[in-house]
Amino acid sequence: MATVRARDDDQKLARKHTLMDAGWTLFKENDGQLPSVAQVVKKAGLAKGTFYLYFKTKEELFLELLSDAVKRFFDNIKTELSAETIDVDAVIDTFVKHVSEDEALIHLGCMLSGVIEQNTEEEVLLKFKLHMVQMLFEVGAIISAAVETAIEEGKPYNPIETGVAARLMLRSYAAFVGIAQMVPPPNSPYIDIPELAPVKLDLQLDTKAIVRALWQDALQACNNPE
Amino acid sequence: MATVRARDDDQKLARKHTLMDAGWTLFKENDGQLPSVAQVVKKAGLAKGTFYLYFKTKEELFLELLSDAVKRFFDNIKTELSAETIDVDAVIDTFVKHVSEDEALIHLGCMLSGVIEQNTEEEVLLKFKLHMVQMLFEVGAIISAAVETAIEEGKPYNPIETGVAARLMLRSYAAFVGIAQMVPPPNSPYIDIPELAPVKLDLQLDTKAIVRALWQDALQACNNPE
Amino acid sequence: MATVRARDDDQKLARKHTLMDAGWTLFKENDGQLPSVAQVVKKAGLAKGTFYLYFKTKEELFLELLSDAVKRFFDNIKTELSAETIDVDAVIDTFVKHVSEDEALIHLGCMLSGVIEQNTEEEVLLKFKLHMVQMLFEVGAIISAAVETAIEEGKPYNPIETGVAARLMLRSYAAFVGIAQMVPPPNSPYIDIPELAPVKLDLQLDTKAIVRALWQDALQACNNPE
Amino acid sequence: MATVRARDDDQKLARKHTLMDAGWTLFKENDGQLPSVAQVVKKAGLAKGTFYLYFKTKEELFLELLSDAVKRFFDNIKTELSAETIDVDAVIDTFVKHVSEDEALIHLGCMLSGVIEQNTEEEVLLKFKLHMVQMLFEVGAIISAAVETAIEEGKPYNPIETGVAARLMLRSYAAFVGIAQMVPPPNSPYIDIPELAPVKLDLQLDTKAIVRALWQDALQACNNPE
DNA sequence: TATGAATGAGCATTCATTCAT
DNA sequence: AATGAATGAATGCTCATTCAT
Repeated sequence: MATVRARDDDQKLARKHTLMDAGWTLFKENDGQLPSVAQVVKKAGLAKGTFYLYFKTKEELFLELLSDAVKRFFDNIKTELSAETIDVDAVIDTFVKHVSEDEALIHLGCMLSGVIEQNTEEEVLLKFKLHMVQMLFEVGAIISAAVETAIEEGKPYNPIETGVAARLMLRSYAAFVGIAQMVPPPNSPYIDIPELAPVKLDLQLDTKAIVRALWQDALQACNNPE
Repeated sequence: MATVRARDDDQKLARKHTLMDAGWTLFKENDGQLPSVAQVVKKAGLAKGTFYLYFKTKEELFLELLSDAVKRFFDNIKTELSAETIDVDAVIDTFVKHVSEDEALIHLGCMLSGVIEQNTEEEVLLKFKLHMVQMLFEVGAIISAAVETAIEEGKPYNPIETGVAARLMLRSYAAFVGIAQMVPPPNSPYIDIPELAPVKLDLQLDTKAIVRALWQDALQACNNPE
Repeated sequence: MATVRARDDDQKLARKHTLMDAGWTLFKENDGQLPSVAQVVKKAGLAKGTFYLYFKTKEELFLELLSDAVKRFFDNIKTELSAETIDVDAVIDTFVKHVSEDEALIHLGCMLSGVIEQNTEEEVLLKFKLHMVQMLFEVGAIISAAVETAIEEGKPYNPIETGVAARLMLRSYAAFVGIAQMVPPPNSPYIDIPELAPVKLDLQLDTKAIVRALWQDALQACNNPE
Repeated sequence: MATVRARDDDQKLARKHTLMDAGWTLFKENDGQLPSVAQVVKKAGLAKGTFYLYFKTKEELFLELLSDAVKRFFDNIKTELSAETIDVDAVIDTFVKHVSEDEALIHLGCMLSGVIEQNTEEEVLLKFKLHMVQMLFEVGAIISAAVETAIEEGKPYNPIETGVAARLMLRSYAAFVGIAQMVPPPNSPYIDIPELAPVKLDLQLDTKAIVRALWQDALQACNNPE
């Protein structure tokens, strides 16, 4: 059953992604439980030992998955915000727009403190966290500068510091994670119960509502910043 | 080692609570992982078999625990909101006030869709969900009425329907859950890393910020409701 | 495949011994390697989980096996030495007599520091060691007294203190362990090679030679004690 | 990362010794467990495959290590005994002198029958054993001749045949192995327990006691050889 | 010669659940 | 109602060895 060996770094990265893809697919199918290593390697068509050539523990794979997705998420936001003059709705729409693509990812984020952190080397985890801080500040800086420009152009905004913007970003993210968890999965048997309908959250709609309130509160001239 | 038998319903309920208390204590100690049945019964001073006299699965105990805590949470809010004329800050303060007591509970809530739902009878789960809807609407009705009164007294609020208030409540709860997950546990080794400090969330502070923005947005006359 | 449950302490002890017997048999067959838990429970006709009802780790079973055998060994010696007036040959013969029954056991003793200690709770291990010390001193005391008597009866011995006798006992045991390891196992393919014959040790003969030298050295009047 | 290739026999031997040194160092650190091939090659700075270019199995490396050390041990003894007129104490001191340098080696010796023999080709093993016999007889011959000389010089010794001397040597070695196994390793948590102190063996002291008794018994005129 | 990715059987241990007493 | 011994599938992980390059 011998697989072709991954010799150069590109091939090794590809192999790593084979495992990550398998893990990701199973995680989505499993609906919120980390699959076992046995499941992952079976799906990937590799041997158990091979898994541990690429990851020190099972949890490390999922941290890496989360890390990649978080990065992708912020990268998208950065790219889009850089391009245009700021506008509350621009921030909100950009933010929410990338939500639907990463829905399941959020469920991984929810396991970070619970399951993933329990079995990941501190060093790896710290790197992830520092990277996240950095991304938050980068986005924060972009927003801060864009708000400045908007004010000069006559928009009725409060100026906003980088750090405050970063924290606002994090709060938006947290709210989003909270919503995501309450959205019933597509295969839920409860999805069609009429009594449950009035409080069935919609990921896009409800995230948008919170995020808008949050940013208007911070940017609009008539409010006092916290 | 035979424990005295629980004969009437009161005694049976008491026994059930012995198990729930043990489970709850262990869950808080465990920091985010459901304890094993063996641990629970050991702490409760009962035998393994006894557990299954009172709960059909391990997860059912924790669902019941969650159910109780959610109920307690909303009851507290209801009691307090009924007592006074509404005021944005009253809602917010009441909401956040009960947050710190139930922090660990939130982590249970976070496992609902992931772990608990996977191994609980549909019927039991549905009952829980319907109960939650009902509580949300009760709180929503109270708020709706209180806002009406406030408007009559001259406060510059928008009127708010019961259903909208319920949904707002749910969004606040979701935001809170999201924040709670990102707050590092007290024994986290990352708690003192200076680079991480700027984005270390504070459960009370950051929840308050989101919740305030949310309710002001909804209540204040100068805003358009979503 | 449900086995009858062990309800009272006698039955539980019996079950424990079922596992120990299985482990012991396999250890002898394996020739010097601890069998796996899977092997043990298969031989015992029990389920894997049952093993851990009776032992905290695999190594604990083998420590207990060693402990029992060591106890049996010293008990035999004690019984026999108490009965008769001492005589160098009595000690030696008694010592060596119980050797052949416990040969394989010695191989267990050889793993004590290497394998067994690595995965046994300190407390359990300490208890074993203290017990061993106690047994050594008990035998030492008996020998010391018997030598006294022998001297009074006119035998040309040096008197010997309890502690010295205990240490002598331990040295004899150590020498025996050393010999036991060099004796080829009965199924060894080297057993019949003529070139190897001159140095093929014989457990009884060679142990006896060392032990006799040791005790004569200590007891005989013409020698100076170390 | 390709290491320079070993082309001639000297280089190949050097490479082999790189591996053996790494294995030896790790074995001493490991305290009684054979290190894994992965550990060995990492320490040696070579690749896994390279290991199997020089050894057919992992155990073969350790057999070779044992073989070398035993050879060194006997060589030292031979050299020293050849140089001087025999004297019981000379034998003993020489023997014990080389003990402390090779303590860890003994633990390897202890694994010979257990672990190493299980996974080594018969041929290799036989070669080792024959070599050992040869060394024993060489030392035996030297001792036999030296005793002869000593008797001529008037020392009150029994003459001793080569074969008997060889066997005596082997018994001494066995006793030494037995003692070595009972000496607690330097990092043992039991080393300081006062109740254990009276029977804490000392490698040099206790080996010496046994070995002295053994040789005096054989050499001294007043004893009957076995 | 040298490499190191791939293998997969093997291992100790856990744990929710059952059921005879 | 209460017990707790028994179960056995499942899990994360290790490691000696192979072999294509």
